Amino acid sequence: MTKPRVRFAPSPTGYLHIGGARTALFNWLWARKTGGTFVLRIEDTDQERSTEASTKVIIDSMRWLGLDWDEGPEVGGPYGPYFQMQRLALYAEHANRLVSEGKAYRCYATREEIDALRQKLPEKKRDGFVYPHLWRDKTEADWIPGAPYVIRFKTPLTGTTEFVDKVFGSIKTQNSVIDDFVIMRSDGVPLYNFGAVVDDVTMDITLVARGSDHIINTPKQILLYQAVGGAVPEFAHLPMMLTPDGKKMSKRLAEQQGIDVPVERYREKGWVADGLLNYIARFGWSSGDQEIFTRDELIEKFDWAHCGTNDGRYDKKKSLWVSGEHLKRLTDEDFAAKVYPFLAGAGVTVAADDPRLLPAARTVKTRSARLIDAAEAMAFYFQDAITLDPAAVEKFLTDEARANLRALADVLDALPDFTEAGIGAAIEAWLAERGFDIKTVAQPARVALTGRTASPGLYEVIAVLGRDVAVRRLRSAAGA
RNA sequence: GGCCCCAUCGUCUAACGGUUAGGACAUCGGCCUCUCACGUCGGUAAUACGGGUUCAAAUCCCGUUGGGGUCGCCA
Repeated sequence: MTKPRVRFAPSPTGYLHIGGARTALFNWLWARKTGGTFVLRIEDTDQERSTEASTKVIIDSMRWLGLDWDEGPEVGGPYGPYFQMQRLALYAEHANRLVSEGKAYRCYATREEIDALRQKLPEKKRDGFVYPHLWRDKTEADWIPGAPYVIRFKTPLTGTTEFVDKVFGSIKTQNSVIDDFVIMRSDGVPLYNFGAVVDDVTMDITLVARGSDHIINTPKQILLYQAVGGAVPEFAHLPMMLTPDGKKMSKRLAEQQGIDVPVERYREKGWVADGLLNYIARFGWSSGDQEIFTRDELIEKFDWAHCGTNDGRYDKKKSLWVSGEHLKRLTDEDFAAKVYPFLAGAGVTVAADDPRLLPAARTVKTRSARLIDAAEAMAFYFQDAITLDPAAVEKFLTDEARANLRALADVLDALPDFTEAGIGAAIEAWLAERGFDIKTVAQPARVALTGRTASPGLYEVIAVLGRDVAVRRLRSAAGA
């Protein structure tokens, strides 16, 4: 049995869409699981919108996600080039052959001409407008020398096209509802359906997995595979990822609901790639009751049989939970290294070899959903002068509390064993001696040390801060 | 509107004719506790509706309703 060859074929018109990342992931998982080949192909035939910058963004996002490709941009491969605009001659060759074989034809009708026909229709029927077979039955003798033309596919008028989708099962379409769609523009650049088919055939793609919004294109493409004379690959369509209110995930609509669409946003906000992959993998796929998967587990357990058919809505809270679960599973060292780059964004300058980095990071690891949250939560450790939350000051830094903080500062100042355990023991002894409950000083001290009312445990905060800073902050708050 | 697809807790889902319809997020309550988290224990919560088929239907069939996708010289 031959190894699968799958592909992810984004068009470089912006960024890597979160839904596109899911498509890429499933293809990649299948390739990695089966020992097959994952091809990255850039479909840049929309010259209006395609940019090199976008190609770079997409490639960067793919690399960040760790979805490495075996063939494609930057790595090359035996089926290259992997940019469609570099394969124009190939498409022309196939298109011309289709024309000479009578499977496609030149259409000299102009856009204006066709649009005029559409406008003649009653308003409510315009949506259903299909190209009338203006040039379908003309011959070479009718061609207009020198005039621009497009090439249309001569779709069979009768019969049905059926395919068995690996996740949706059998899907049938009457050929009569498919119009004679354009496969080549007048400037010789192929359109999506044709370019994809020619490439899939010439790149020996065996399985096409993509969003279910492409189910509608599949019959057209099957007709094209057959016309071109290539093997029809298998298809696996994936249900759509929708916004929380169930709409197509456009950037604008999603962002209104607090959902990020470009993958780069997730990187910027401190997701780890494995966490994002985990979350999007669970869209349309499941493995029993398991929710958290490592990358290797995803590869090991992924299959098409457990892909579902119903569209899913993005759940922000669950996504954050998944992200947090992945952070929790990082080693302290790895976590610290990953938070470090986010510290600058949280407004503090920290040396990469600052000894407080690891212990500080450790204290916020289980408290953060994303690295950006962790960085924000640990910034107080590194600030020269912290700003106390006014409301917290008002509530907790009473005259009595200030006096206690002063006394606490003295205790810490004189403490020989300045470790978390030593600090805890000393504070508790001091509390016992005075007959105080820790609750009488915990919040005031927390405000004094961190500026806020929520933070990691008091003793660990003091230990990480170090004697000098802790004592100084306590005294400063006491005197302020 | 035409065509295609889909339908289990609020959300993501398990179930592949026979289960007290399970799990997770969220939510509510308890425990833990110096705050916030983490952890832990427990609760509320679903088979859209109507017909069939069958001894037996969330599972199969039909219809209704609802939702999504798609109707470009975009991909």
